[in-house]
Amino acid sequence: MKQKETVDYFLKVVWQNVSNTYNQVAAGFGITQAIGYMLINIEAEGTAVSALAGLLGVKATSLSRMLNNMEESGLIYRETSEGDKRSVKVYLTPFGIEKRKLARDVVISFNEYLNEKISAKEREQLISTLEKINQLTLAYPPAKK
Amino acid sequence: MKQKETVDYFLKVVWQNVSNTYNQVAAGFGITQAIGYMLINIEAEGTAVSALAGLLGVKATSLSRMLNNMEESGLIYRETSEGDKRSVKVYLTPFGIEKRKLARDVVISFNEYLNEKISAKEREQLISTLEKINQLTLAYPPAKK
DNA sequence: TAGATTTGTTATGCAAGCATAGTAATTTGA
DNA sequence: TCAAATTACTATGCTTGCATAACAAATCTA
Repeated sequence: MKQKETVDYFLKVVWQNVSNTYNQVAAGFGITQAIGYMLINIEAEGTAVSALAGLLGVKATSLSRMLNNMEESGLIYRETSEGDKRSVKVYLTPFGIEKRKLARDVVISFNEYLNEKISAKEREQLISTLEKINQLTLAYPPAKK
Repeated sequence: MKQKETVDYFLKVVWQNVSNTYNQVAAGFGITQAIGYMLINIEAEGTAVSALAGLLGVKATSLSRMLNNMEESGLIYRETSEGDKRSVKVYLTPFGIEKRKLARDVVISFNEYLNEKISAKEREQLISTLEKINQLTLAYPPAKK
């Protein structure tokens, strides 16, 4: 099995390149790829840290430091949830809302660019296969009978 | 355009999960996902740092520190190239060869597992689309007319 | 062929993943 | 009902991407 035939290798390289591209574009307005995704996932009514982790496909412990930085740079603020006092909700500031719009535009532009070159059918097939691989990966290694 | 319809989002989440899985398995024999890929790409006759960067889809400057660590832990050694004295070739130690075998086995097992669940046709289609997206990403943003 | 540019590498600081550990709030269950 | 377990989060150290800067070797060019 050659590396150029393995699925994992392509996922690694392609995501690395997409991530770099997003970082380069987002650097133009002072954020990163990861902060862009974070902003996009924060709702007006506030989003819990744990929910953000789920949406971003990341461990919750990865977020604290980034949220601290985003709070310092005035993109967000945090408030303890009403119902459950362990839970913290993240809200966008007006400045954060502004940057979120820019981040969304980057994602939309890039995907529209891809959509011009790749048929809807091919894209749907891609996403469906990626979803399948994601499920399989989460179930790996398979229960040893 | 919802996040669940964008290609970038799936690439991010799926690669993140595959990477985590590899890290967890590789931790069992004391290496990481990134070191595993590095080992797999080092040939017996030595591989230049710049060549490694190309094979891994990573900037060459990302490798120095990791190679230092790998040298310290006895996986590799480095030698200045014969022809071009700027170039440094990386070689596996016997210990590195041993770990490379384990890393290769991890990659092979995981891909075989995927191949059981995903048809050859679907996998080839996936890789072909990923290759296309990679090329498009590297060409993004498109030259402004 | 000397000077300028390019190429290959290293060092270093930042970003953002992970894991582990610790705290407080909530839920479970004997 | 109260002790134990679970859940939500934060802090921190490690890893490995990136970018920038520095330097030597190689190549180009006037």
